[in-house]
Amino acid sequence: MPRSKRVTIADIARQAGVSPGAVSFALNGRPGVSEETRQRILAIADQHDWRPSSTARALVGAHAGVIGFAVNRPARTLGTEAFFTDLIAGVQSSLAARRIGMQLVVVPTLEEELDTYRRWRRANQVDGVLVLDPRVDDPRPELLRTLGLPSITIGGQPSPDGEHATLWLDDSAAAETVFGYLARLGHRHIVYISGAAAHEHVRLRRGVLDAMSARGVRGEVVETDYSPSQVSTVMRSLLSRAELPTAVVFDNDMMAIAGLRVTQEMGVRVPGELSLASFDDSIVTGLVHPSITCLTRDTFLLGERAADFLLEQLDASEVLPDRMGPVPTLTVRESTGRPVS
Amino acid sequence: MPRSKRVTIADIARQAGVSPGAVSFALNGRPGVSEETRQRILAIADQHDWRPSSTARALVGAHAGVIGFAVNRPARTLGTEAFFTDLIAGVQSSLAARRIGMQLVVVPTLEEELDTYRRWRRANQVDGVLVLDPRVDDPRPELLRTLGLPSITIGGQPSPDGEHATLWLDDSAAAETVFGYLARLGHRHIVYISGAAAHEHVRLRRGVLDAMSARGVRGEVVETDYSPSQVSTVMRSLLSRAELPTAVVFDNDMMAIAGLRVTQEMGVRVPGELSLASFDDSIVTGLVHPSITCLTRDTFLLGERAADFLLEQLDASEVLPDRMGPVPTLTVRESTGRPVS
DNA sequence: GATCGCAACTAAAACGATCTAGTACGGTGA
DNA sequence: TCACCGTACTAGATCGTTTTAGTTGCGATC
Repeated sequence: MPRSKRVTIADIARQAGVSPGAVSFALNGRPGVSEETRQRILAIADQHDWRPSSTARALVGAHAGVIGFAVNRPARTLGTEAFFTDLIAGVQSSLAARRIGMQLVVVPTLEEELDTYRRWRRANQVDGVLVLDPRVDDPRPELLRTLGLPSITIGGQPSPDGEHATLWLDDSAAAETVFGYLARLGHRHIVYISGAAAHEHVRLRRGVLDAMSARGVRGEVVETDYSPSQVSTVMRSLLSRAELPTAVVFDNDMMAIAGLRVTQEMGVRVPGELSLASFDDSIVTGLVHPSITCLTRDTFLLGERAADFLLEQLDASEVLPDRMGPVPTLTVRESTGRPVS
Repeated sequence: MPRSKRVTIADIARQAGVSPGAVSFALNGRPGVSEETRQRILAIADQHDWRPSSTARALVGAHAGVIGFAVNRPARTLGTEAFFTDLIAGVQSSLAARRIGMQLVVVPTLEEELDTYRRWRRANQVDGVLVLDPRVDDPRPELLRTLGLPSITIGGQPSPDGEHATLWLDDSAAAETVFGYLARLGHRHIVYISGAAAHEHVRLRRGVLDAMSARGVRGEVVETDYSPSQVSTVMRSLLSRAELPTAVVFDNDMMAIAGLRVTQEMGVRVPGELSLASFDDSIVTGLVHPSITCLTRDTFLLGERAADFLLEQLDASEVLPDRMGPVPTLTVRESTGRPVS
């Protein structure tokens, strides 16, 4: 059995005629080596294609070279959301350039998520974490602060105290974009078929729709559990009324497509008799017939920004100020038009 | 500044009145401690909620407690594929129970993927890897073998030499299911709108369709690059012919939906004049109108099986024999019916 | 000419596990 | 009585870094 041919810092040091410590200094750009020596060391390291073992690094409490992402969503339904994959892909695109890894776990409960953070911290497995789906009275930022684990919260509103860095989304402006567009088209009776009101963005959107009564728009909200089947039921009863609304807005693309199907089954012309729109876009909304007007978010970009934000936070000593995520734009397609008067 | 209150193996050892080595033995279920002592040690460890640092473990070359997943697909388009998220979710569901982590990276090229494996091996960052999208003359199994990094290949055909464990998919049987179903309905002219022929499954499906000429079915293949726009073009010219085929099969759900849109634009009734089917399912195929008949694969289950397979491979000394992935089933919906004669 | 400061290093202790090579001890067989 | 064996441990090396606490040599300062 041949001797291990693994190259270590000691090999580099030996060849450069210095101690391992000097190599470490040279590599991490800290004082203690002359510029000349530094260059020599780096050249030799490069020549041997040597990179410090991130495991060993992590052990001594330096950088692990890995960020953590614990997603607390039901594993079975994760796949239906393009949001998630887009986000991951964006995060990756930003991390890849800097050769930083990402540890991903799907956790069933909030308690497990907190546990995961504790474990990561203990073993120094990750340098920082991304936190998804902020909630009211969220225990996570608090825990992460006491653990001393840098984090970026994605979504929600700016953190009130500025005590945890947040990449927030301007949900009110987004809602204003959608409802305002319909109002300007001339719609005066808009139904918003929403998901669970427990979500902050649902409440914000409601607020915006309510406020439009000042512009003479009658807003109506129907709450669902996001499931296509419930959307169908709601939609069916809605279209059975004597007087139809002129526009329906859905919380996401799947809901919109489920809604569109009901209009086709019941023979309601879109956009002739009814306009449809969605707060979430995906590739499929442009492929159905008629294609659906959607608020388009660049989730990939959101992921990139979040990763960049976290990486900056890692070598900052203070909690960085909040940032705003990419602003969504309205993609107008075939499903919306002027109401017939 | 208070002393670090991190619990280590030494603390546990001290309290149990034994050496750290004994604790390690007890924990890893190896001989060298009496059953009585083992229980005492485990109880104390449990009481302190102590778990060995996976970083330290990884450094000495024992288990890292993490598996690796390097995905070589364009990051920007990753999100459009529910396949990927479903797979991840399935893998996670299997790993979570055993408290094993997963490191996920998206790599732009094959060369970078190979590099990633080398890096992981060097730092002992992962215990094994999952390999996606097998290709002809695939250099990856070879590299992984020389690196001594256990791996499971997901998809493709059984490995000819049995030298790398593969969770293969029976693509021929799948194709037989779809084309056979249409043939039994009475279809005698089927067009298969496929993705790139470079993919093995595309070739297999073609083969199955060709073989159906023995049953009096005329098969026709049109190759595309998977893009909805190209599918539209192809579909439009197809439906402009004097004599239409009676059934069209697509490689995936998005292509099928793009195709469906063309039928609606051109006023071709589905399934009255034309039946449509897809080799890939997703939530949306059941929501459009008409809903689309699809081959449904349990990708979540595939992920679970792959993870289980890998975990078994980790503590096997030999390369395990190949296994077959979950068999897809046909979900018949509204888009297929008997051809009008 | 002693002292100081500084740059450029080195030596060795961490980090927290695993694992090999021992050791202590009680029992056994001749 | 003594060699021998097995069980149940312990001591200490090891993994590959980072980092702290020196050490050395040299020019400047008073």
